[in-house]
Amino acid sequence: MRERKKQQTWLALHRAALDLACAHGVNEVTTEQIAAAAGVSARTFFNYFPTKEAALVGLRPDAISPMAAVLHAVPDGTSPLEALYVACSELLTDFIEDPELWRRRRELLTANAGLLRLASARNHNTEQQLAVIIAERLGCDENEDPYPSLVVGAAMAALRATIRFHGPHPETDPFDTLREAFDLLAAGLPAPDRFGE
Amino acid sequence: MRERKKQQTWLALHRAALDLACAHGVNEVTTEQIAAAAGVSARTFFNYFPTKEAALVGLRPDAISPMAAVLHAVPDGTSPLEALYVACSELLTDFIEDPELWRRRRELLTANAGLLRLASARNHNTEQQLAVIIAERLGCDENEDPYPSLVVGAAMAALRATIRFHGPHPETDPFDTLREAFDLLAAGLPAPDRFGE
DNA sequence: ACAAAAGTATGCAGTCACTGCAAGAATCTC
DNA sequence: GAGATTCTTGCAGTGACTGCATACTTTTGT
Repeated sequence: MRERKKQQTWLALHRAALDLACAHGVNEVTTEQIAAAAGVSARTFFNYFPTKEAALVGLRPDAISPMAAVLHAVPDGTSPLEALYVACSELLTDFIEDPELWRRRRELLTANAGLLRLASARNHNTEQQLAVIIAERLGCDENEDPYPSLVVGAAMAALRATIRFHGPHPETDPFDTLREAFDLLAAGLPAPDRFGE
Repeated sequence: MRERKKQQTWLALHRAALDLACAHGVNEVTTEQIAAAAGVSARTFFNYFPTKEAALVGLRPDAISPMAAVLHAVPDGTSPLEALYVACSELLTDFIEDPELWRRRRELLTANAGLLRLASARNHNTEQQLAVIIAERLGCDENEDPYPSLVVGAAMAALRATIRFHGPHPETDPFDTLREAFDLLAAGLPAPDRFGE
């Protein structure tokens, strides 16, 4: 019951931050305005987000990546690359569910250097989490064996490339693009002619 | 004459920031203290660095990645992956030349989340630069074609995995590890058994 | 149903990063 | 050495963020 109220105000703050930042620019909006737009006090804002940027990016305090959760659920026999494909698909599902939210997020990110920092830090964080899980699946240590970091990094690169490609090409199916990218990773990279529209 | 004085105070501020941060912790040192230790006024500090973190990292305003410069110099016929291998090797050369410096940097980075942000932002930045160059070499647009982002992201993943692996294994040759990782990228990823010591 | 307990929201006061402005000091040009 | 240029500095202000104390709301035990 309490949980639901918290989720509600969390989302309200996040959306308010996004709205105001899109309308007037990131540096032109204050935490007080965000709090007021969400219907809470200025002090409460900082009970939900440690920083203004965090509210804009939508960073949750616990910050367990949904991709990590999905990756955990993939059956054991699956190959690392295929398992990561499933995890990436999960994020893509989120992506096509509310493209407007993502479009605004991306708009803000490209316009503001500080936010870009935060976002890439978050990517780095989930990458670490995924590497740990992949290492577990393979029964090795992610510090002892470079393979988990490598395959996760490559998979995330595929995901980033897909999302980036989907921006100027909204008519394409992002799952197809992602599949193509993963096929390329599986087959070997130096064949650029097989790729693109 | 003026140039030399500027370089001098720049370095003085950077060293003072580093010293104080190492001694008392990043959040326990103020910009005023840094400025005082460097022998300039508090206001002057912000004439040299836009932010406290920038002074700690020693970020110069222009910040063109050395990897991008190396990548530019690689002859045209080389495949994207091979060209990126050369660029990554360049950074590895830096790495084995002064491992102590890198160790300290890494120490500060892992201890402080804010600095980690800045560092990963810089990584993201060079990744973008490299993607642009690769796109130029292939004669395509890095926004229209996902391949450049993909191959650059995979290459950077290989580099990160290599550096990460070299931490607990200083006796190994990082160039060998990097070569193995790139071979894996070229041949296709889902063969983890070929990898490791 | 009521009171205690636990969790949450808010206001207040303060620190510090960071900025624009305008005046003073150093450096360069002629 | 006078004047233009550039750098430094102090001042005053905004806004992010924190700790603390207080009031409110939801949950729990009886």
